Amino acid sequence: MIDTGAMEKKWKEYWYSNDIFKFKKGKKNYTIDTPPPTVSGKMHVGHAFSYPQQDFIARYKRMKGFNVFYPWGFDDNGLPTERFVEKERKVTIDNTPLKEYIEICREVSREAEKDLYQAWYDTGLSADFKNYIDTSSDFSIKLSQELFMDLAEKKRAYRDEAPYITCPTCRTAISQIEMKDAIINTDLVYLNFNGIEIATTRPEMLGACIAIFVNPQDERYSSMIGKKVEVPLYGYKVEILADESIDKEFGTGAEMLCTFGDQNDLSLWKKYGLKARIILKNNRINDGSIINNLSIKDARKTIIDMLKDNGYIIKIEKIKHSVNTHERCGTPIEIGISKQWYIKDLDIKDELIEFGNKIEWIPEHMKTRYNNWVTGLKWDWCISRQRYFGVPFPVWYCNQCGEIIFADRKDLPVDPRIDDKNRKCTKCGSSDLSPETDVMDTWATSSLSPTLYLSHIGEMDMYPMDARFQGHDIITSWAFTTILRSYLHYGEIPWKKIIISGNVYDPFGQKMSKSKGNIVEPKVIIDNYGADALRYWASTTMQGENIKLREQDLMRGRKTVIKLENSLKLIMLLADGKKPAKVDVQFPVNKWIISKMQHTVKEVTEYMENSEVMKARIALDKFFWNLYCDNYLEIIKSEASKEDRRNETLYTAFYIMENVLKMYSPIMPFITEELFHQMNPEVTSIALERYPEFDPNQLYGEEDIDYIIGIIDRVRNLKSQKKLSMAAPLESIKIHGNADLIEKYGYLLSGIMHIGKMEIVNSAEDFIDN
RNA sequence: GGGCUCGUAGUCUAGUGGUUAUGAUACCGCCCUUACAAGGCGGUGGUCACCGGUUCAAAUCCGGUCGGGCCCA
Repeated sequence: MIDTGAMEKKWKEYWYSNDIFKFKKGKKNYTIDTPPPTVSGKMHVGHAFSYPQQDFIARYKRMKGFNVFYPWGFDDNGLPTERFVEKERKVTIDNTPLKEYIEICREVSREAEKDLYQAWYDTGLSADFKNYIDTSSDFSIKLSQELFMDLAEKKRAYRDEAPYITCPTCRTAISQIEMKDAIINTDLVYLNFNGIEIATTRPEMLGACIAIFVNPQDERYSSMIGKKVEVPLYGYKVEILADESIDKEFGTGAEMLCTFGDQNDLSLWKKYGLKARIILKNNRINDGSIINNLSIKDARKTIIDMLKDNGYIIKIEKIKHSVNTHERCGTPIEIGISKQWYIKDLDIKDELIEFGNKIEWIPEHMKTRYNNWVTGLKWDWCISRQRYFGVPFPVWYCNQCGEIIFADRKDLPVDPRIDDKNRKCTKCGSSDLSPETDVMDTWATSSLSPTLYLSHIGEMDMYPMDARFQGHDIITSWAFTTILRSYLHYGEIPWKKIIISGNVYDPFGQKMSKSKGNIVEPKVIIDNYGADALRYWASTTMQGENIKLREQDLMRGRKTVIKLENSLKLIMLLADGKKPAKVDVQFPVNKWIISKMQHTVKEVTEYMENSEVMKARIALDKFFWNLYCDNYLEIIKSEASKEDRRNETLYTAFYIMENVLKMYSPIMPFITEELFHQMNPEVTSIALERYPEFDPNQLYGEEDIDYIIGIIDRVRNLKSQKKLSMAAPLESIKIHGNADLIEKYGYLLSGIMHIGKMEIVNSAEDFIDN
């Protein structure tokens, strides 16, 4: 049996060393916006599912005569890479100078990249792996900074004071994606707030209280709305306000709003345009009067004691409370406030929706998620992160006059944190400047992927690209930000089509996770079943649908590989290893299979054009297994020995085989390459061959042979019932049916079914006596 | 809480108004047949989640209920 591991290795190396997939621009180009995997991770089974799906289309388009630009890229910015470096090198920002830290991050990224592409390469992707981009290279930083400055010039990028989420334990800003809900035990403190009773889980934030909130429907407090009360201990006054979001049942129904106790405080603060009182900085509380630089825990104790001493506490209740925590360490998050860079997008929602409509979404309903996201946007996009490894802002601030100074475009890429070139304020001339220390959000760079890929090869005139492939989980991040940037920079859609892939679940429909222990490594699948089988499995679902990882689907792929190999072996055997010369096809059974194949070519092509790979493959499977192998090849075992039609029959068998291999090759590139080379040692690669074209001149009447196949099935049925082998000779048989047809094609029947004497009875009904 | 999506043999899945509901897998029976037993032939197995409506006709369209998944709050 075939050693798929060795076979696949041979072709991978062949494709790579012969630059089979190197892009050469032509008249008909097809450009793909490849999702760049993060260097900090490993390939997981979700990647092993989604990347082959885009490769099916890439390989198909290439065989349809397109010059396919299928670039490769790595995403190595930001927190994931920093964590990766911390783990691999035991280097943290606290024990390493910034310049060195960044260099180590880049170095570790580069090293990881060297091996990282291997997993993707092993799945048989036809991407140009030799020529890749990475988001932390000088090239990417330069481009990202240039386009940031473009936004600043267009007044789309601006700096403003705004809240951000921080983890007190990890002492870093985190994004919303990194948060997780948790139920914790906490104290609910009931306070007499000089005229109104409130309950709070954050008494230590008392000095940051800026308002009391009640529900407008709450009759207990309706007369108090608009009045002012004095904050205990602190003595200043705050107003009692009303909002629908306040839960009447929680505590006393009245809450204090602090900047910022939690996310609800934040949203109310925003909604009502309140002033902030910031007492929490760098995870310590300092209110300038009562609490002087204490940790949250100590501050809490101090305040509670003081409230008790002054008789403000009514009672303390133990409750279970839902809070947002940092998923990594489980610490409840805090909200701080600082200056951040934003990209203004709230005023162009209509245009963004219109752009979404100009793009073809596959599956279409995924566009709704994009629309909902855009419609529901409340804040501009915050692109600054208080991290270290990422694209720096090319920006300084003048300490004298406050002016924002941008780098010269010719100096890009630049890192203001390290760059020590003498600069002067463009407004007041002062040289007392402070660099921006934040870096950009990773999405601020990856949202530029079409530009990154195309400008990397100097072919921006191919913008917009043809297709973006990505997961549905990042529609609101990657897809959205890419469309936004494309609109802002070029007033153009980034791609004509966006093709969304689903998730992979375990055989029981459970999400794969370390804690459930149901994770399967792609490498294990490839080792056990082969990459072709893995890819076959990836084609067993409709685009955008989720898939379960089930052994039987991998097995089916493996069986197809073996079946392809064996079917070629058979026709090679029949042809004594020689490819038959081309002839005109005359005999009915040959015309029949060619005609059937033409229908299949038409059907498969239509599905592939529609990105419906699964339907294409099912149509192809049906043709290959049922018509070609089970019937045609069985019939020609005897036909091929008849001198007058031997060459024509074998020619037909080879012709069909080649076309079957070509149609399977986008899905199963390895076995098809192997077998196609066995048939045609002179070819470069099946991947560079032309996909079969539907030829209506090769459609012939199929009814006669279809009818005969029906009779064959009846004879098979009979043999099966009689517990005979299909090869067992039948001395004599009485067939009822269309006598003319059975007479005409009797030689096919007796050949395949080994029938000695045949008695034919004309009948409207088909049946067999014995 | 809002939005999207799914519910079809033991399992997975095709099927958007019209023969007997597709195929795979599992299971059972037979067959080592001049490629392939990881094969071939045959067979068992379904109130198309539930309720109601539209229609001559509903797995399919509409409304509701229940249950899963995802995204957003």
